[in-house]
Amino acid sequence: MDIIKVFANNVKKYRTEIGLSQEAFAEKAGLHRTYISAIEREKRSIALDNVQKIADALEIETYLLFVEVK
Amino acid sequence: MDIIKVFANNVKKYRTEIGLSQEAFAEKAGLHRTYISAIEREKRSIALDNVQKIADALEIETYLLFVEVK
DNA sequence: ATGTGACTTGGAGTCCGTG
DNA sequence: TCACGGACTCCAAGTCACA
Repeated sequence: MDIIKVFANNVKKYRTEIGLSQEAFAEKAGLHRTYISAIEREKRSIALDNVQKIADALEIETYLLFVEVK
Repeated sequence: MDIIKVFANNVKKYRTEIGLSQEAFAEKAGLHRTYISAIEREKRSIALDNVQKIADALEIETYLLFVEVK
């Protein structure tokens, strides 16, 4: 299974669960809105520091973003 | 806790557990020897595709690399 | 067998927009 | 609200020589 796919799905899942738009979430994470969009569309391989920023903004443990949900 | 630190520690931990040198491990992961060195010394913020390569070479689940061990 | 500085280049990440 | 594109900037990727 591709980690980028798992990551993308999880970001989308947790983001919608807390009811944030891509835009609002991007701002909370300190990242760009088009970047979040690209991530969820699996268009980019993201770096670790931003992985942490995203996990922080989602208010979850970092490793959860890599656990495949089926 | 810094994710890069956790990641670095875990790479080192799992790598030594299976008894591989940085050099042998780098080759198995398809990465450069000095690159592995830099990662374990927390000198680089690495991207997701390489995280997966490393997890594959360590023969562990990807998320384990982000679980903090104390 | 590993740490480290320096280097080039491809892609991560930003910012403008449109439908 | 989001997908997607073009044009950037800058840092991670990948490699080298040397300690």
